[in-house]
Amino acid sequence: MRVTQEQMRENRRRILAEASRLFREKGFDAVGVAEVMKAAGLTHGGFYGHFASKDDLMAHAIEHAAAEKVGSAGNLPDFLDAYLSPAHRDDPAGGCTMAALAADVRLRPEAARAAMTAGIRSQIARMETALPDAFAGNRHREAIGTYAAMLGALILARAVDEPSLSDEILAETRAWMTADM
Amino acid sequence: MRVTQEQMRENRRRILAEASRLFREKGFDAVGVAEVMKAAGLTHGGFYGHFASKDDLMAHAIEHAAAEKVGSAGNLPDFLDAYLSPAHRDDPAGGCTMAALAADVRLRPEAARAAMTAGIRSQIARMETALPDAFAGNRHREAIGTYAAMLGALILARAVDEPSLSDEILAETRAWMTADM
DNA sequence: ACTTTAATATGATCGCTATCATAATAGTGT
DNA sequence: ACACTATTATGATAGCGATCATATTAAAGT
Repeated sequence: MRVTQEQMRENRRRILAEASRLFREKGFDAVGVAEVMKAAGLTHGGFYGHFASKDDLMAHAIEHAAAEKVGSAGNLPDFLDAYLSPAHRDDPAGGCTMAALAADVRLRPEAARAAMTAGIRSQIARMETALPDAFAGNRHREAIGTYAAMLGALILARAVDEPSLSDEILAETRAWMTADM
Repeated sequence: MRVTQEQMRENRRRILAEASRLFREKGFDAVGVAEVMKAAGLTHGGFYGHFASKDDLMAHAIEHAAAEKVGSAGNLPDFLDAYLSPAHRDDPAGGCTMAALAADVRLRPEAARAAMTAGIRSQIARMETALPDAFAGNRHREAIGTYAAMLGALILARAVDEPSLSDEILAETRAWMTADM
């Protein structure tokens, strides 16, 4: 059955939103096209009217996720607290796209990697502007280092099995970062 | 056909070595049991004489990889240089197991996560002992923060598509880490 | 209103992979 | 030597997922 052009755009938006959420939660491979479409309230066959392939969907889902996360920021210390919180660790589906998918995207085709690259670049830029004025000369370096440490700590905390060690990784990394700020 | 007990142990060792290498290179999902066995010079059917399942193999492969990487260390600056080098970035198959698989292991069953947790714990401990004496009071914190930053930078550098940005992430993170050491 | 066209639904196909049953073969112990 | 047993090889099965052909339905345009 046919739907309004507006409805179709809305459908596409929902496909992207659900795909982005599911990919972050379960990884690219564990989520099938059928599951994404079902989550969006559609059947699997219609998928190829919206996207050329699952690879194509990955790229657009990354782009979509990176684009919608522009709000937050605020000041840097609060951002770090939230990013390195147990709540964020326990919610990959609603959390940072890069932390959830950056390692995986290494194994994906060009388009997905390009979308991820753009997202990483803009995230670094956002961090640069959020840095306090104390980092006059080396904002760029500070932004990259800080970002790498945040992301690494979150990935480690999510990989680890023992809650106490996981909490420790988050808390110690957080404290380490302000030790010399 | 039957083989010597020693030959069998050797076969198992080769299965683990090849699995570890292939998993790091292509990720768990992209590597099938048949491919691992073929790489080890055996046929796919014999696999279940060595391991209970592919999940079982993952756990043992992680353990195997973490155990064999005990050598290196040396002093910390050299280790950081090597870890954050383009050569290491471009060789996931021969490189750090955690950087290659930590993000993926979040989605795997207990056994694999437990093996990864042990590996991470021992890596942190090794970093603690490698730290210069200057970090008397807070070796633990410094080790965790440093490790998170290393790992995060390597994952980002591998995710990114543009060589210049990738190189930059490695080099800037490396410089950032000694800025206050 | 009526035709055309575009979006979704249904169902099938194809290939891949983990797993396992069975056969074949050669160590191991007596 | 011989029986026994353990390891590997061969081949089959079952299920899953991406993709696509076709049908259906309703929006768009006249």
